[in-house]
Amino acid sequence: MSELFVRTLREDPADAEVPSHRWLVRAGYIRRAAPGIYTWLPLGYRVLRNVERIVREEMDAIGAQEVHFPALLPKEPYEASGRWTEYGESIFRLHDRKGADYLLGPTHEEMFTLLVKDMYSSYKDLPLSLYQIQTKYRDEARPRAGLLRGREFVMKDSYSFDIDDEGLAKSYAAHRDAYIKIFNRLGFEYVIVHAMSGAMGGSASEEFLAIAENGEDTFVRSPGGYAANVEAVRTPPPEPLPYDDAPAAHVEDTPDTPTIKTLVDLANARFPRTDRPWQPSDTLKNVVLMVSEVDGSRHPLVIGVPGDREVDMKRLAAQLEPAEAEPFSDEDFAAQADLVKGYIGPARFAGAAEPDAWLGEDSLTKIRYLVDPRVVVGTRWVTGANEPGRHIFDLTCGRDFTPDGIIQAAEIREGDSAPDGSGPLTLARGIEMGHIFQLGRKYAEALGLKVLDQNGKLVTVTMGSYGVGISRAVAAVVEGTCDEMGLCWPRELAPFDVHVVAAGKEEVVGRAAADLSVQLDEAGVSVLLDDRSVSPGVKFADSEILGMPTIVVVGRGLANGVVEVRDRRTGEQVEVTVEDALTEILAAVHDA
RNA sequence: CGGGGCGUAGCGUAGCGGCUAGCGCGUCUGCUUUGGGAGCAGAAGAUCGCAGGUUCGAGUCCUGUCGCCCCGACCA
Repeated sequence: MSELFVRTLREDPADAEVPSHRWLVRAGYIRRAAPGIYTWLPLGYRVLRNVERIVREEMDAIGAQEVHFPALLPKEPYEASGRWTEYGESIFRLHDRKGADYLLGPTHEEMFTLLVKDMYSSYKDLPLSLYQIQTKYRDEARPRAGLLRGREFVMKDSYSFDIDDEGLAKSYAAHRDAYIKIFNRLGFEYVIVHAMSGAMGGSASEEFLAIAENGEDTFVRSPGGYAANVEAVRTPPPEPLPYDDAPAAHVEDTPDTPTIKTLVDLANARFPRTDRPWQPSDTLKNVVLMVSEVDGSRHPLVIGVPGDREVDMKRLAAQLEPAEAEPFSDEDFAAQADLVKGYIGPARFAGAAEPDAWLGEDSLTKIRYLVDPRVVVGTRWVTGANEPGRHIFDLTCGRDFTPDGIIQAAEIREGDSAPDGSGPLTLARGIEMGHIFQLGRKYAEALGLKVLDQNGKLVTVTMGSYGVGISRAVAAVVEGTCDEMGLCWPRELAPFDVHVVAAGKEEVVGRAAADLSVQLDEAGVSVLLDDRSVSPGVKFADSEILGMPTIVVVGRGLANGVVEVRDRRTGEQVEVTVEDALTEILAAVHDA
């Protein structure tokens, strides 16, 4: 270790917030080179390669073949698929000396598709799975948390090519199984959730999330086994209610009630219900948004949700993609005088000139109106009358207003029922470690990947796409394993199997430590030997920060013919005689 | 791109218009020390993010700019 290129820091770096970032920097595993871009130092690089090794083994095991594309790519394939523009700002673009456009690959669907198109043309060549471990580039709006969201990151991406959907299902299942094996070996707790396929396109997709406080994704689980990213949760609409006996809608003066709370308070004071008090869930909250389409056009959108729920912007964004939504600004309100902030409702108030439906594409305003699935035919609401200080009561869906459709954008809350009826949902956070997609024919179609089938007819190939964040996995493992003393690697990922600390200045200590290290090395165990001439305290502290799973201390016990073997994770420590040390340590290493 | 915080030596920081920019860690030299981040003595290391401006005088005030961190909008 006296020669190892490493420097541990005694204090936390000021710019590191999350534990993985903090410890990887403090332990000298990585170093920041630029925003969201990190240099791998010797210890860190060994971990990264261990992750790669595991991924390779499991990908090879399902018959996927490794290839390697350039990271520097020409524009044309991405133009053909539409992603040159779709990816927008988050793609690194550059020019060669002739002015031709290039990009640093954010992902490689196009390149794989074209490669297969180039080489294969028959159904007999399929199925095929290819993968690569490649450095990817995305000019993230906000790189953060060290390796967890960088602008340069290492990813394993693989692609399956099949003649039909049945084949795709098989390839998808094979990858799914391989991923389960990979994530089991990486040694963190994870969950497989239903996901949105997002910009990738395609149908079914699932995410592998490492369960972690610092994760960016929120997911739900039910006791019955349902699991989904919140963005993918589909709230089922309740049965429609009969409304023949429902009272007619009526407008009431409700001064100074721009918020749900003030409205409910006033309703209880002035218009008390006989059966129970008014609740926020009796009101219909209408949120206005400005939607920007990919082509640059902008139009307002009103979303109706029960008053006790917020609109979840992430869920909304996932629904509208690739269009983007932002809250209605004051200028937007000024430009759209019909919309009365705080008193927006789907229907014109009774007695007005046009008492008909007020929102919706067939209505007077032509503003698209989408509602939460809970707003079904027959439900009765208290909602804005589109006049300052007035609300409509008993406004009945299907009778008094007709939404343009439903949207899954309301927040999901702890305790909500799972869509499949498998019980109440609990929420937790996770780090997206893997994402598998049944892409279908999007890219094959865009790029013309077709093969001849048994009947000599050209058919478009169907594809799957599967990613594992390799560099992210390093950080995710740290998030799940580090403690207040430092890193704490699972066996398969540790840069070295054993950390031998020579504690003591005596020559015999140094010699014994070195001898033991050589023996271990010859026995096939990788060893980090701390032979520095610093005080034992420094060595102990460093051994804990660096986090090798087994720490062997050769020091004062040597006088009695013993050395100490510590387990970094449990802190358990046993003394073994020098003669037994080798077998004991080998047992510890191979045991776990 | 919005909101907030912050840029002073490799790392962590003090300095709040006034002298030669201070301290701790780390680094180097020498001596002492060696089971929980040692002691003493000495040394190297900073155009105070950058560019303008105000002032007799700017790390300190103003403007701009670049960058970092956090929270939101976007994604492995």
